[in-house]
Amino acid sequence: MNSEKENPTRKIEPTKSELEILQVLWEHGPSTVRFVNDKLNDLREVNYSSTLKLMQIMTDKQLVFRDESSMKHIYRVAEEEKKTKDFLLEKFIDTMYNGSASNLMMQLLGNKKTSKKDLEEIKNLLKNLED
Amino acid sequence: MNSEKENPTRKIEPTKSELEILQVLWEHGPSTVRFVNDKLNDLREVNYSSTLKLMQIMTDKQLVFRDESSMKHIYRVAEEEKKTKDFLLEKFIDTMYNGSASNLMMQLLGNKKTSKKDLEEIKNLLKNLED
DNA sequence: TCAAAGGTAGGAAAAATTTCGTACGAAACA
DNA sequence: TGTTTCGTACGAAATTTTTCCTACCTTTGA
Repeated sequence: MNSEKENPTRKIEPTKSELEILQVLWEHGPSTVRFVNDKLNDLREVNYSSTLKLMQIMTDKQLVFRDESSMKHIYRVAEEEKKTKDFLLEKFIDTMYNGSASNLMMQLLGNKKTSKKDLEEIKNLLKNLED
Repeated sequence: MNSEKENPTRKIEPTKSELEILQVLWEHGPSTVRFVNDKLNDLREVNYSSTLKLMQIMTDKQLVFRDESSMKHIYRVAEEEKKTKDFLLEKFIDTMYNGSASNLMMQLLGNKKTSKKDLEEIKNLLKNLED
């Protein structure tokens, strides 16, 4: 079964490994498999062909586009970072906070790991928003 | 390999299906498999024995505890809701926002889907926090 | 020129997750 | 009592995700 083909309009959610790759592309812009694989290997050991395969799968899913004009294919993300992150954040909030962003905030404010500095920045953000 | 046994102290991250089950238990408190399965079936079709199996796996992983004193086993979450959600939120922020809660906030504020009502509530939260 | 290095393609294995069939015991009740 | 209903246990199949082996092509440089 190929649910991509069946419903070509729906958002495709990246898997965890795919997200890792997207993050490299977000941070560094269009890249070769070799480059992405090197970045991944800064964190953990991955075989080059594993990364290649994954990026080919992502091309099939249209999570990324591929420039094949030279031998070293250049991959770039299909959706801009913000759009994809909006989508994933929305999904996260739906799942975890019943769709309510302020619920998430409450969680955040009650979380010791959220630093004072973060809180200050958040307050400033809101202050600026009011102007 | 059994990474649970190898590092018994690390947090175990629930899979997506496991999270669905945790959510039922969070909302309704300690429950039988039958009850959880009924709730899941409000959303999508799941076979009773699938839910049972998953909850047994979760018991192994110690995501839930099981009261076996009666024939109908009662399952309850092993960690309180807040603690697990803090953990998952932190992981999400690390992955998506480079560990910065204010980055997440900026994303939230720039997101059309975040309602005016949400924003108001967030502002109030912060105002109360300052007192 | 030819060997080495580095690239893509693709199948298939491995691992993780999800689903379900089946066996079987306890409880309910006609 | 016996049969139907409802429970758990558990293996295994199905699916999804991840990893890597291998084949083969192109480029590089000794």
